[in-house]
Amino acid sequence: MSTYPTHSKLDLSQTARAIHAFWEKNDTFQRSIRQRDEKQNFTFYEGPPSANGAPGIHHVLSRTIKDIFCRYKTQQGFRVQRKSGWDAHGLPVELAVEKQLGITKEDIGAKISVEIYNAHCRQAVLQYKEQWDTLTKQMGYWLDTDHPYLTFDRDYMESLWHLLKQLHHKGLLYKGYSIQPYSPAAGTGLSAHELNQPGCYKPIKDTSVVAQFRAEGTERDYFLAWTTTPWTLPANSALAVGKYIDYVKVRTFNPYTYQPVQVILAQAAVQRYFLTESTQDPATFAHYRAGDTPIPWQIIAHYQGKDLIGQTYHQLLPYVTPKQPAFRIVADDFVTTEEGTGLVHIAPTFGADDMRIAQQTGIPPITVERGSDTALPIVDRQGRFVAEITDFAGQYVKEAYVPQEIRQQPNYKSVDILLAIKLKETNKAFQVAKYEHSYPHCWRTDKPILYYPLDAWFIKTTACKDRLIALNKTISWQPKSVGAGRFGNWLENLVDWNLSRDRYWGTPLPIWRTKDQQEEKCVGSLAELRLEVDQAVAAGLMDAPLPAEIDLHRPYVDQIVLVSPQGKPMYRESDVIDVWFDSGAMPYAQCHYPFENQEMFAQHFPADFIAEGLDQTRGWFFTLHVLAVLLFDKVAFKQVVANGLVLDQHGNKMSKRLGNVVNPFSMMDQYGPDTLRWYMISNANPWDHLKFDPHGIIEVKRRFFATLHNTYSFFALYANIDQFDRETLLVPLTDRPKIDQWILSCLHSLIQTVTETYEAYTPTQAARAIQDFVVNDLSNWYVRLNRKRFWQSEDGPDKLAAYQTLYACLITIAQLAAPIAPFYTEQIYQALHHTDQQKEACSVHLTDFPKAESQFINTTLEKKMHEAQKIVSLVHSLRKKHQLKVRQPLARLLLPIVDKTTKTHIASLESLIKSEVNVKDVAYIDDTTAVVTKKIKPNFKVLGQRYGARVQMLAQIIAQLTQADIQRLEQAQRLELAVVLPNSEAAMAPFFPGHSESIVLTLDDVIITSEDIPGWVVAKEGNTTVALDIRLDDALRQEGIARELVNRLQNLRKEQGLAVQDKIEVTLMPQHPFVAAAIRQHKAYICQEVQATKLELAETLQGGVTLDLDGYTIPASITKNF
RNA sequence: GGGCCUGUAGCUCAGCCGGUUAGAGCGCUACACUGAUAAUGUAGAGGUCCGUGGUUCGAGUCCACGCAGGCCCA
Repeated sequence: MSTYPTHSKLDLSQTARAIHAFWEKNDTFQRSIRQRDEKQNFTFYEGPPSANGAPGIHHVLSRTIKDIFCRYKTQQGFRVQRKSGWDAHGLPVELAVEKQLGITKEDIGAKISVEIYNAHCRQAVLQYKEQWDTLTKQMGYWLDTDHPYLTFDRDYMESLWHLLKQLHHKGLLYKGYSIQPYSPAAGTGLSAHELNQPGCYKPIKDTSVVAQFRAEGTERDYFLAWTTTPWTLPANSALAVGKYIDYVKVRTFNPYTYQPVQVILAQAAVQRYFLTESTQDPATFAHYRAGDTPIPWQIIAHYQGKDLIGQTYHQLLPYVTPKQPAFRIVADDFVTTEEGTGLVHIAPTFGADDMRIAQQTGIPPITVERGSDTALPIVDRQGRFVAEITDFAGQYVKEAYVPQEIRQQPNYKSVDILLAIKLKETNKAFQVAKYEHSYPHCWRTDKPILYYPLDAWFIKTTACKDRLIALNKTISWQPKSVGAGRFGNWLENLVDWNLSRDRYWGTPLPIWRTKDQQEEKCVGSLAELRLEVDQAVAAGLMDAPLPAEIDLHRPYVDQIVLVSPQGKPMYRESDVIDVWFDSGAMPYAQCHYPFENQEMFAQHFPADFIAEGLDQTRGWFFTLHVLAVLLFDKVAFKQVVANGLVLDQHGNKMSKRLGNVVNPFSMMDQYGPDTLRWYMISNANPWDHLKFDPHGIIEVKRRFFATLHNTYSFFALYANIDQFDRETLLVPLTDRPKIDQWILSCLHSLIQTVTETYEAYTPTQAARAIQDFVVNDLSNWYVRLNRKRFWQSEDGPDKLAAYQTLYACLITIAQLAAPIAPFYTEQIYQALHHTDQQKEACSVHLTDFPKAESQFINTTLEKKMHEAQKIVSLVHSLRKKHQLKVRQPLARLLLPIVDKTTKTHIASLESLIKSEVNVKDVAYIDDTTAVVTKKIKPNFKVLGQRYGARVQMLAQIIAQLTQADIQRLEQAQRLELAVVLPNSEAAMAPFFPGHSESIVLTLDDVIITSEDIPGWVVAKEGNTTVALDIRLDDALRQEGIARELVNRLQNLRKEQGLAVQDKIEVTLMPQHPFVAAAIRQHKAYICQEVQATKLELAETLQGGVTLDLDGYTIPASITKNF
């Protein structure tokens, strides 16, 4: 016979440690996977974190979500493999190493060899792996951490090479250019990180120009666009507006040429360029003479940005003619009216946004040809205009690049100034001014940088834009708005993916080219590389074939020279690829596809489920999607859950600077991982931001876990005393008391709800439903009301039913809650379930998820009980109002019952109500009893639909019905109303033709409630009314005294430390005859309740204590009976 | 400037297909219970449902425009 272990104190940290040890010892995690059918896979992908930083509290949130659904699906019978992974390449690692070694990027390859540098990176990248693995274990995230995929493994990288070759083969991998910060003085590009160095941004005075772009088909309409880099104006090929920004056309005169012009700019920018009041007087324009100030102006037309889209204009500075149509108005979100004119000059070769917009709208850049290069910018790599810009050929575009001695010549003028003068003279400048702003400088040369097109390798995602969008629509996003909104919009505005990184610690691009760029090879595997090298050896370009062990990282691959089909040497393109490619390729590379495990890959692609933070929308979610669509024309994942940020308790972002970062380990130590998990999931939907407040964790512990624990402890206490055996034949459902049927119905309804909400990937709803059941239904109602059944001494079917019912509830709760709180549910499950023989096999996580059985579900009963609970609560409030303790029995409770079904419902729960509120009798007043005052209310839902606008009139009429009307309606089930409109309401007559109409009301059309019962104390909530007879007679008073006495004696027992089963002998010395009579009257009851074998009334009493019974004092003594 | 999210009690959150007295927990106040006891129960107080319009017989709920906060993008 098994006993049910009791844990006196709820220590969830300790529980977690013990359960964890149990899982380790019994290999429970692997067992949970192995026991499921190999063909019933549920595929989950773990997004690889970067282990060069410590894990934070937000990782607990995303990992809890992952764990919940993996565990849930396991319980549903699926085989859910979870391979961990590490994102091991990338800039953060490199920067950390630079810092650690005290070097800069320039030193790599100079002061320190690439080989040694990368060796440092390899070491640095996993420095927090231990912490991460500890977190994984402690929080109970079941993940295979023993066989992780590592993005720097050679096999992993070989898979990447294979994928890159596939893309290359499909023509989706190409060399182009991207706009990057570039230092002409140093001749090198700068990373965003380098631009973020302190002191890099400096205030600088530039010549700013508002240029006039003449609209095509007009003589004097001009678009105004502002720039602080006039040297980019010869490269202008478009103007951008904001779709929803308001624009105006202003009639005025050019301030330099005094010619009449009509200029178009944002309404919000008008006050920036027109300082005086506008004039409406046409004469002012007629009288204007060149040179007059102020210059008159007047708004003559209004537009919205979208009205302007597509209009064309004349090229401002026609040095170079583009091959495709250009000089058009386009729209983009990045346009603002905070500075400038609200129209933005677009030079695709000199701005990242400019280039993106040009690509999206099909506008060509202004470029020139030189030999094999067909698209060079109009500024060379030294920062000088090319020959085609005839007026300024060979001149530096930034004054700072010009040698000092030239700048100091008296007649020297910068290109910006010269350009401005030229524009002024040709009626193309509306305003020229000095403008001071903060501008990035090259940290080495201290000269301003240019945004300049530099070579880069791209994945042509735009080629598959439609498929990307179409397939995204087949993905189930939680929340939906991320998929349709954030992710969807991102796809709509797709640009090609810049894959190049001019760095060292990453997957090298496997592309070799000849010096003249004419021949190109993309290598897709190690074997292929060996073959190529062998050929290179044969051609005399390499000394030796590839060694058996080769690292595919730099610098080793850089040393490999291949031979082209034409016999020329080929060198590797020096870039490494974006780390996001690494992680986006994990479905393939984690199993070394296609070189190994092809079948396994087929079974585990695409993923059924992934989950990460919202910040991964444009990160991992995107790269996974892009690669799957481009390579396989499939989605990479079918279901995704995105979680929001974890903020501090005041809603601020957690940051080291603010010192409000929460340490996940100390949280788990303090409160236990289950509490933390339950709190994070139950408090708010995962995609809402979580305001992390430890008070909330404490509340969860107290409210949910402590209640569940108490309920279990209660069960265990008595089950052990009674030697309850869970294997005993079940008492048939119909033989169990109503209340058992009720809680079992609630339980199965709960199973249904929880299953549905897990299936819908809304764990918050699941957690809340479980908690609600445990706290309200199970603990606060079922256990409280049924305590007596457990401690009653004789065994029998009723007691057995109580045990079996509570047992079923507890064990099912353990299973339902197991995905969210894996440790405590395991403890409770094992405590309930274990048999010594098969203990090692016993785990809640190895069980099948409970199934809701319809034979248990009785929604009518659930409603009834709810009604009974309402009645009880109302009676309590009445007792309270009239200061009548629950211990004092009352004679009668009166329930006005409007319809018969309600009456039968309540009647079936009558005894329950009686004992709960301590009344002797429940009486019902039905509609024939005239003592009840009733209230009638329209049922708007029914009447509103039928009568529409007339419902308000009807409501007035209904409100005026008399008690007699109501009674007639109740008896006849219908009531005919003759609706007559007073004359003053004649305006409403069309609704009531003939001013009179007959309307028939049925019981469904109204809601009748009992308002009051004259002479009784009444309480009412919604449709429920109760009336209480609060008169007391001597019999009731005596019974009340008996109950009070029991209560005091119980306290005495407890004070004296007696155990539940101990028997006692009681001696009392009641001084008041009424009390003595009460005791004699209820002696048997008292003895039974306090487990007394003997109760004596004595004349005198030695020692003992004095009991106080609401004014009566009774000397008493109890002794334990051995 | 754009996309998305959020806005309901002091705090954290529910609130379905629109139905006329807007709910829970915590906290607060008072009381009860005392064989679940470092637990538990009941009651009370506490609301401009962010604002303004609109649709509707009827709006916390639907629509529009704003406001505030957040995230992402620029």
